[in-house]
Amino acid sequence: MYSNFISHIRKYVDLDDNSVALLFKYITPLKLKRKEFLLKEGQICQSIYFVEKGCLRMYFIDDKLNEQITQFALEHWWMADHFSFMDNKPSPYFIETIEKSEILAFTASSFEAMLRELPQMERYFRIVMQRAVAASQLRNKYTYEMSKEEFYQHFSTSFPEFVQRVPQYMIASYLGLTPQYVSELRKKKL
Amino acid sequence: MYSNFISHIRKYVDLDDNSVALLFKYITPLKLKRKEFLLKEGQICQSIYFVEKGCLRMYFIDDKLNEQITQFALEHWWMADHFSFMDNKPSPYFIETIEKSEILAFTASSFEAMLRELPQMERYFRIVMQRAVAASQLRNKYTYEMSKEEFYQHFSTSFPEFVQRVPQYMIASYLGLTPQYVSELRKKKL
DNA sequence: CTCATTTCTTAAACCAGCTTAATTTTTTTG
DNA sequence: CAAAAAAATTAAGCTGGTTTAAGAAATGAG
Repeated sequence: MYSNFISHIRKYVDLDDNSVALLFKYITPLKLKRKEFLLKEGQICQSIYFVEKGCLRMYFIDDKLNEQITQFALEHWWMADHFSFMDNKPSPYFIETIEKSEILAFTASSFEAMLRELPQMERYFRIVMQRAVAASQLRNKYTYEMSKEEFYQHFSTSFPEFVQRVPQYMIASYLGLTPQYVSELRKKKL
Repeated sequence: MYSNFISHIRKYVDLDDNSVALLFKYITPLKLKRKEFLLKEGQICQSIYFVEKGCLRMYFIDDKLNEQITQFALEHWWMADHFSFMDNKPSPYFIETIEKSEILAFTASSFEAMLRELPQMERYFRIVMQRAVAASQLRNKYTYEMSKEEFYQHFSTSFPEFVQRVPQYMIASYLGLTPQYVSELRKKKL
């Protein structure tokens, strides 16, 4: 049960079977169809979400009424608007399933209670968050050094699973490109 | 002693005076002049650095041999190349003082040992890292929704202390602008 | 207080990537 | 399986921000 979740935790900390049982008490499992929402603009991000199976996107509506995608999450990635989650502020984001998905949610209060009962999880999340910071340092570096064309080519060769599972216009949005430009780049490459 | 450091920790976790004394054993304090290096390209980022006083920048050399600044750190900010620090990989970055600075360093091994002796610090760093993720989500959103002109105006009104302390061409680099364009924007605003 | 270095400004030509608009292809749904 | 909706393509014209090249102003080290 929730094997992606447990194996992800055990990659970083020791967690005996007894602790796993305790941990499960704090989780809210969700089964969602395609195009269902975990968060909508104006709401507070009540939970932090682990993708056990499926795929999520986070986006906001920009001033031209486009859906601007800022993040994806595939299996064993975490998703949340952390500012909204931590400080109880209304979020500007939508979080939506791209595919039928199985999600594990910690509400803010269950998250706190779980960390108090299972201090190893404090370590797990410290490591996960530190790796997220590292990943965003790296992505940020790419935006400084690559042209948009290079950024697209780099992304699509580095993460071919996304190109398979996610519509092209969503990848364009995430990379800050117009769908027309991506189309032009693909033509060029053939 | 190290009052910025201690007050920052106590903002997020309880730490009694005895624990503070234990904590100090793991710290390496550094006094640096202007333009001294904590990290150079090709080296492994040996430590995670807390700015007790002064100012740091992180940059890499891009393909046109420009210094591309990716981060600043003022008082009570942390600075590190987290990928290099965590996975012992050579870093592409330089970390350099912009002003005379007082820095507190944890080497990777002292960091680990400290976390084992003082588990409250695991919580402190979980919170600090989670807030860093939140901050990078926000900054990232700005890059999607603002033009470069808006991004500059937003930065210089949100962080006037930087405009005071940091040369204009460094701010331009950090924001991904040419110094010429920033100069043009300033002229326009007067 | 002066020289060398660093930082900032001005201006013109240029281009990567966007906008607009129309058409085609693919996917979804009843 | 047919109609409607969603996604992808094509192409022409345009623009925000860069590049290049000087010169002017500010700063700091001796």
